[in-house]
Amino acid sequence: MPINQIHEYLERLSNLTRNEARRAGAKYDLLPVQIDALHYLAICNRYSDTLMGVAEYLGQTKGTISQSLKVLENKGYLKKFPDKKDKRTVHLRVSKAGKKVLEELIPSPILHNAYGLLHANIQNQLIDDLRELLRAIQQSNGMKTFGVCHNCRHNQPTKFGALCALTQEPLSQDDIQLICREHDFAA
Amino acid sequence: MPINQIHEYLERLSNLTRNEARRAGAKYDLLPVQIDALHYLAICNRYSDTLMGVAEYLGQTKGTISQSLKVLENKGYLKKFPDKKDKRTVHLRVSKAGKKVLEELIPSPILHNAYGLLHANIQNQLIDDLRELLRAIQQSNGMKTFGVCHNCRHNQPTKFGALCALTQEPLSQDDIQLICREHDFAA
DNA sequence: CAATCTTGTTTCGATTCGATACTATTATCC
DNA sequence: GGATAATAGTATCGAATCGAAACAAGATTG
Repeated sequence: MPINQIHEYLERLSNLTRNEARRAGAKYDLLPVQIDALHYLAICNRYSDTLMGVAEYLGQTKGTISQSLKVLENKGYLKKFPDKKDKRTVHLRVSKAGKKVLEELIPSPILHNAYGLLHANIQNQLIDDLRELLRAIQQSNGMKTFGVCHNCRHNQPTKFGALCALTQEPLSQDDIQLICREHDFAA
Repeated sequence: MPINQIHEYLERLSNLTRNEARRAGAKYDLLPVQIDALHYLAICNRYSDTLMGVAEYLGQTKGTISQSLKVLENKGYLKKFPDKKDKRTVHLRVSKAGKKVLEELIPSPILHNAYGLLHANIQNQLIDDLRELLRAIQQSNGMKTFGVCHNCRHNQPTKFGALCALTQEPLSQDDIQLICREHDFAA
């Protein structure tokens, strides 16, 4: 059964990368979840850089994430900025020190070593296949997609550039490369 | 950078499947690690169905695994059988109840739902690409491969069937479909 | 047969994670 | 406009993992 094979491969890849993340993160006293949270904050847009955004992305409760973020803040890897309109929400920005750590941890060394060994056609296929698999999993299970503006149904092209129909705000070239918790694929 | 994209996709897939495993396993009071251990024991051969085999495969210490196995045994999902030659080692066999649980958990529902949505060519590519990626990661980092006899350098074809050069024992058709901790790719 | 290695168990401490209760702010609805 | 509900985030508690280290017992090596 090919689907069982896929399950096994994913399971094993998941274990290997998780163990590697644990090992590599130990150098900075960081746990896998904390690295994941920091990484997410580095690639998400300004609508998604909050505690709840992290919690949704990682599939964990806000209580758990609250603690992880506290650790990251104490280490100086991220800073908190209160939202100007909503006094409840706090935006999280990765600091320079945080970015430096991420650069060392991502992509993970074991993946980096492996990638060069793959045939060029496998390299190209792999990225497409993973993207499609991820999309299918999210779509078929009603999960949030956390995609970029490029293929989002809220993205409205205008004469003056891209516009997010949800927030009615213009989207810069930088913006549309970041992932968003409000992302939804176009029909 | 494509390699960063791959890292992100893998990271996200890993989180999704892990969360799903936690959720699904809760029905049987099983944790992700325990499910992984049980699954491994269901697909490994007679040289690999020991505590140390599980620990190596999952990349955890024997102390941790010892506790997980105790839980699985108490729940009746696996049984222990002392080795006939080496009195230190204990073989672990998944019970009928254990197999039933695995059937329900593997492949995971979210993967099952997603698989049908993929185009046929993606389905085929995906399995090849994941296998190649896994192999590359293991090879480039000096990890154990946990493969099947089919492509193992210890596998010696003879007039009477396959033979494992390491153990000097014949390998049945069932044997060579199971993964082995002594597996090493042929040159 | 002594020293060393390996398998597996146990115990301890640190840490995570989920659940719950709580505060503060915003949104909704008569 | 005022009560009610919903949301963002914090704090606390308990259960359970995980790694490290110490230990017992059997195997291996010289």
